[in-house]
Amino acid sequence: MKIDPKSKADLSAQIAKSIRDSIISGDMDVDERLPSEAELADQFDVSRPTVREALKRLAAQNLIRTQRGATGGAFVRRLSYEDAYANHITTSTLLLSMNAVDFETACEARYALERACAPLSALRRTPDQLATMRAEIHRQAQPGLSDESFCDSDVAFHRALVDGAGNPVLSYQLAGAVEAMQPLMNMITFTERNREMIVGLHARIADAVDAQDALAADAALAELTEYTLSLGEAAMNARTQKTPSS
Amino acid sequence: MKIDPKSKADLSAQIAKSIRDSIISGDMDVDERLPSEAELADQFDVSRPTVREALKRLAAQNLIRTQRGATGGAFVRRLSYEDAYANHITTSTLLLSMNAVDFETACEARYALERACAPLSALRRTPDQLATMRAEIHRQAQPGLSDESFCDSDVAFHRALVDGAGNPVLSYQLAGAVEAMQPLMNMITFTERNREMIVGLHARIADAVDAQDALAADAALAELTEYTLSLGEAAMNARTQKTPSS
DNA sequence: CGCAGTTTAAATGTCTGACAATTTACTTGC
DNA sequence: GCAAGTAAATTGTCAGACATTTAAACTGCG
Repeated sequence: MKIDPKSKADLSAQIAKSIRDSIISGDMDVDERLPSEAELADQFDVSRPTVREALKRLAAQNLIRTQRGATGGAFVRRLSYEDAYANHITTSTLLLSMNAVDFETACEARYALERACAPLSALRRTPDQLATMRAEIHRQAQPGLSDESFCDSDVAFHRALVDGAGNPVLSYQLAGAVEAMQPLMNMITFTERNREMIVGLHARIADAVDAQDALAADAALAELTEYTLSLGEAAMNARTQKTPSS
Repeated sequence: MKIDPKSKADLSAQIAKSIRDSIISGDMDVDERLPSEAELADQFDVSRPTVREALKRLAAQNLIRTQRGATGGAFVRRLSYEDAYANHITTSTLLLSMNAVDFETACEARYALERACAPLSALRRTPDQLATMRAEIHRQAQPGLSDESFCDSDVAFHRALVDGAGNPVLSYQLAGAVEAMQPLMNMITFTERNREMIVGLHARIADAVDAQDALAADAALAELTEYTLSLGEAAMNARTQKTPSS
């Protein structure tokens, strides 16, 4: 474990970076125990609270886990797919909301990525995933469903489609794109006619994937992209007309 | 700002979660100042070091920035694209390295996503991005280039291709897929013949994008995918033959 | 009155020392 | 030999203090 040169940055940030580099570079293996807080404080020549702040930074990034007791300490943590999903979704959502990304850009990105999955999904989807897609379509067709529930179901449908590719790395990458779009989608009010249209396209996608017809799946997804974009445009127009002064 | 119920979890984790929720939900705007550490300590009824640990957790996620001095404090931070890129790349890299993701899976995911960008890139690429692609191709063709430099250039080429889509959200999503692959790519030793082949395909991609021919770009990318997969397979076979006992 | 320099106050950054809580390992008594 | 109790190691938390940084307030001089 290296020591820090004199620098202007926070000591806890420097120490966190030093340890993080050790983990990322592979110097430390999964489940390996870090030195105790007291030992780290000695090594880096800082106080224990400073070391603790550094460790909390790493814990926030899911890089370590801590355990109390005699054999306790901080351990290098295996980054699970679930943690990575959650990380990615949080980051993506914040990125979209904090940078005023317009609906069109986010929507285009989402569907472009989804269309990358569709051919693979058509090849490999399991019966389970098909069943999930069908179930969500059925849920979406129910009258009286709130806009939010409709969007929830929409996300679940598309997640199943993406998972159908049977590639966890792809699922991880797509999770951010699909889920982060939800707040934007929630801002749209869906009419009866809109939902009918979307459910119909979802059914076409499910049918195509069921039939392992990649081209048909892609075509349906392309239509869904166009339709969603037009809905977003309409919603944005309505919004700007309602509040012209703001 | 809400208080925490009695719970078994770390206080600093609870406080971090409470503040994080306030930020994510939109209760707090960008650049809004959080209460001072002393005030937070009062509000949550904990000590200042505990509050500080919570704030360091948030700082590690780029959710806040701190500033010293009279008008200092912790401020809600706008998550920039750069921060999000860095976040995503780190997470993706760790996910791949810590979960023994095989070359095939990562490679498939990467090229599937890239092919999603190619049509858009063919439409919108700027002269600048074309120039970058050409420059990297030229660099890759130079003899005596180390494998690592070759991979660096490969990443730069593909970044330019992805950026050509002119969709920052797409670029952000792809950054993780492309850059996280690099450590895996670095494990491959490229022969002269391999490089020739890859450079040729890169040139075909650049030509297609230059001519705004989406189909040709997709075809070239598909070939590159196949070729890269075959190289990876060969490398893996060689590796297992060299170390049969481990 | 205005400007420059100084002072002051507020805030984060860091340290010291201590105690609490938790978990394992050891020891002791039967 | 086993079980219960005890000790030790480690993280979690607290209190108080001082250092450092920054901007605003103040003061004195021209």
